[in-house]
Amino acid sequence: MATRNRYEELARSVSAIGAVKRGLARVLPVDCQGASAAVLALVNHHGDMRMSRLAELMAVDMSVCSRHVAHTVEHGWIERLPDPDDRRSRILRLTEPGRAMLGELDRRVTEAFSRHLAEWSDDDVDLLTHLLARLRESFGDCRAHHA
Amino acid sequence: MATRNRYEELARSVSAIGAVKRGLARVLPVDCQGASAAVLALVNHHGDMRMSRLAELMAVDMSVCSRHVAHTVEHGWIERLPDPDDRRSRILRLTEPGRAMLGELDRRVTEAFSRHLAEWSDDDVDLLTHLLARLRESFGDCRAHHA
DNA sequence: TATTGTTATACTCTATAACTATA
DNA sequence: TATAGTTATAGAGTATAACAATA
Repeated sequence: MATRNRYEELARSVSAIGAVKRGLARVLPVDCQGASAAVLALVNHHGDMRMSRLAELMAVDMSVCSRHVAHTVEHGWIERLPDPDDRRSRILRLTEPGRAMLGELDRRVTEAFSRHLAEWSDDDVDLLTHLLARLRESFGDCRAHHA
Repeated sequence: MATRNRYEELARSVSAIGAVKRGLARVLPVDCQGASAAVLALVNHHGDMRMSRLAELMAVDMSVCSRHVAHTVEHGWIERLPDPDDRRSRILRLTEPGRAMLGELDRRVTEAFSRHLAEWSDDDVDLLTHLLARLRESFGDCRAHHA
């Protein structure tokens, strides 16, 4: 009998999570989709930061990050402040309206998870959260040109 | 002090998995990207099936599924057989070239995971695989119009 | 010269709606 | 009438390359 391939099973599970992400995306406001929501959540969680840092956290090219941030700036959720240490750079900061939008996002996501994960124990939720964070960390900076 | 929001943390972890998915996608052959790879893996794992069943497994609209399957058919990896029970329906089957491509996909994905998850125990990999599968199951059929 | 960030363009994936052919 | 599947179109997300401003 052939050896079972753990990684092939993990790949199928990871692939299937796309469905969950789309399910969550569907509860977001039409003017604040997944990418904008990620910008707000990360700037809130890690504090003020530069574009390059956010691109690293989102694991996308800076050109992609720039576009997403521009969208949040247009809506007044993020402001771009000058960086006193480097005039090429810009510091991203969550605004008050941004904080309010983030509260709304959290309410919606929490409601969705509450609805779907009612049978889950708190420990299992925490365990999954921890393993996902570890998986993300194990992949490190896996962007195309930022090896 | 405010109560910690488990679900908000889980949402950030789930969101961050996009980076892992993109990292994996990057090792795939240019003519067999993520969606085609998912078609081959699911038809192989669950056996011959109809379009609607595959769309359900992929948790996408059938129009999306139809396009992905068409791509795999054009490459000769999947064949569409008539369904003797319903002439509207078509049965999907993996071909020999499809099986060969799937082998190549598995090799590449396994290599990528081996590289990144070298420090992980088999038990932890299995645990994550299991929790992800359970998460997917808890969300059920979360497609837009197939409540 | 190298780096930070922006913009233009192209590609992948998904959803909606309109269509066909069967049931 | 309703369902299985296809196609056209639009939108979200990402990568590449070319560019401007600054280090």
